[in-house]
Amino acid sequence: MGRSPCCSKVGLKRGAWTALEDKILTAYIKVHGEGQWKNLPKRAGLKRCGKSCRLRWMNYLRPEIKRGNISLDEEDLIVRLHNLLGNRWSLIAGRLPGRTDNEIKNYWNTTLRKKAVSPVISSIPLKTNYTHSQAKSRAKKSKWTVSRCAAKSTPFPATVTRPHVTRAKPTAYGSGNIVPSSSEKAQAQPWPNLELPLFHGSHSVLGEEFLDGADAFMTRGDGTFNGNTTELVRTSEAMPGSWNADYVFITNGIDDLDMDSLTYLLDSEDW
DNA sequence: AACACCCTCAACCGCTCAACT
DNA sequence: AAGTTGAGCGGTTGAGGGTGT
Repeated sequence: MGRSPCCSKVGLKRGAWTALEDKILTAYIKVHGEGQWKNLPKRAGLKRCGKSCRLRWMNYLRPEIKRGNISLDEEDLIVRLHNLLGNRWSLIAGRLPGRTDNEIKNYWNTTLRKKAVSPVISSIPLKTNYTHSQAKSRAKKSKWTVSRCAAKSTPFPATVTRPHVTRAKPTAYGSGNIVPSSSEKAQAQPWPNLELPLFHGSHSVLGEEFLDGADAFMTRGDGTFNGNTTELVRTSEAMPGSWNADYVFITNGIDDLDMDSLTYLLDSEDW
């Protein structure tokens, strides 16, 4: 085995594409279709590696690619999808017709990352009022697996890196009903592995609750909540009194997420 | 006008994964 | 089962344009 030699090692052209190269590549793909990238340059008469051709086609030449600025709606969708999927740019791009993974990745890195305001916290509407005990009880009743807190072994109180994969509960199942019907479950199985409330506190305290054995912890941010680093505190000590709770899906790592479930969620009409 | 710095985004790199032998 | 290969993905780079001094 071995990696294919890069373009420079086999005397192929690198860098920006010329208009002529674009024309040749487009004409070739129009006749022969996509695929066979390895052999494409030779057949098309391009002094490029197949990888480079694929990238140029996928990110720039495809006719369905949408040009122009990202709209506010698209930006909102990117933010929501990023909260759900993390840096899975191709999956995110799949939900934005005409946009490429590269474009979205660039947009995120250059524009959205700087905004440093939690899109999750700011965009989730308050729909349900729960007391802390009610919310805990509700979470306990959930049929979904409760993952351990990622920072279990971290001395308390601790600062933990928070996986960037929360999202609001889809409204497809109706307000206050967090358990899908059996037929819905049959379609959706398995769901993301953790469902717990997201608490909206008064003052500056915001967070998500983690159940870790008998202990409940929650994250606490300062209201700007950049989505990456937050403080972990014991829930009983953090609760300011009255709370509103919404349901979110949380996972301790993006790898825990089941892509079929996500696809199902994303394909739901409400989404 | 000249230079430095910043920003954007197309392109590249290195890796993983699935399909195939 | 193990090796090979191509496709695809996400992180990173750097050219070029814009802006500030």
